[in-house]
Amino acid sequence: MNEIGSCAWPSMSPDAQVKTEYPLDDEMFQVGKVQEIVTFNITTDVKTEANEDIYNGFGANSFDSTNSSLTCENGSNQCQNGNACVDAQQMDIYRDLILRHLIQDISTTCAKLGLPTDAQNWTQEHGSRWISEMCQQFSLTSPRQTYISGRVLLSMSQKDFVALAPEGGDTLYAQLQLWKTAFESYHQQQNGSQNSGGITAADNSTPKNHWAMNTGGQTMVVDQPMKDTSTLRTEFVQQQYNTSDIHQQQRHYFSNGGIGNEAHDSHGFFGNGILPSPSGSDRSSNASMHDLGDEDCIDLQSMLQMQQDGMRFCGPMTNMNITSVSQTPSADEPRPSPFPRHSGTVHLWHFIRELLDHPNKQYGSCVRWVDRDEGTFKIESSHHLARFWGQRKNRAQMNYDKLSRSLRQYYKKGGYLK
DNA sequence: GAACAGGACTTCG
DNA sequence: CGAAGTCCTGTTC
Repeated sequence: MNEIGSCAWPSMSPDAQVKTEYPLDDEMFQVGKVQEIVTFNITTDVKTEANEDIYNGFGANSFDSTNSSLTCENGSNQCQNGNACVDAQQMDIYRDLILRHLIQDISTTCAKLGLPTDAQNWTQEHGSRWISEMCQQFSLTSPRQTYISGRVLLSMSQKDFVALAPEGGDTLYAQLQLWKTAFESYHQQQNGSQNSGGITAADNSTPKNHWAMNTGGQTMVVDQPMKDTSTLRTEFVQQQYNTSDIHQQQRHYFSNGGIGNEAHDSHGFFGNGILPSPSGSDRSSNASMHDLGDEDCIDLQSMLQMQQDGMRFCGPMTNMNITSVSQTPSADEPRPSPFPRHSGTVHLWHFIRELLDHPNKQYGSCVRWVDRDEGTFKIESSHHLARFWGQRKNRAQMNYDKLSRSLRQYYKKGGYLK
């Protein structure tokens, strides 16, 4: 059956104007929702006339310049070292501005995506959102495998990123380093201001373990405690894994449900700004690959290999060959499925939406948008789609008859029009 | 006979 | 309990 489905998936894309009959809207995702906004008075300890506008423009100065190697008398712009002092001050200010801009961007993105600012605390769902966002921002081809926890992302080398995303892996890696650096710098500066007593307005008004983000005179603060900074530093040190250990670490992460789970997220900048998945749980439709218990464990190399192999999904379905992972199982050995029977709920509509939203030469061959704005799509190859669905669900017996039965249930429920 | 529709029931998380 | 899988029968082309 090659059919055109009109689904009422309102958030196929943020800009798409689509009907809202099926529970997939941005309201549910609470995109852009800021949990709490607090306005602070603007007072800064150290500023020059030349920089006053800049400071005013950014409101409270959340970062002091205690790291500066040159200091000014009484916080004025009358420097003992003359121009050099002003230059150094300006450098500090520019540095702070850049950092502040960076943090502001990151904060905005975190708010938009519902991510903890500490990438350490990202779940696989968070990682997926972040990767998707970066791919969108930088017009990158989305890697097939995006559901990777923050800890795993942080442990990945540039090479790993390139292996994961041959097109844009470098950019993803660089962006992640930027995020990480901003997070570390912010906490480093906070530590500095704590130690030096250089309390700024925001510092004074804001608990130390919060990120404050200036938004044109407003500072957004989330009343969520952050991790003790020393703990954070320790964990960042622990993140410096030797690349050779990455697979072992990866296995540990995937098999240890306690790490990188939501339990850590309460420490993030936006704290509980965790977006529900469309399915109502925090599992994603890709959870089949990562929402793993011990026996479902799949390592990073597997994911990367699958990515590199393009899942081997292309070509005639009768010859479909999913090349697994790092080793070839013997013939009598049960072959590990790249889609372990899992664990989380995988919804058909979410699966199809993924295929639609991430078209590529494999998936594009079986389902494509007819009119994204209207939410209409066409199933180009029903059997391929069923096969993919069967792979995803690890249902060897899946066929289009069964898949279409599920689709018909959607028609019946009205969330999905033939 | 293939494709499709839908009822009824089971399985799974 | 809801979503999906399975099996079945009926209809249409």
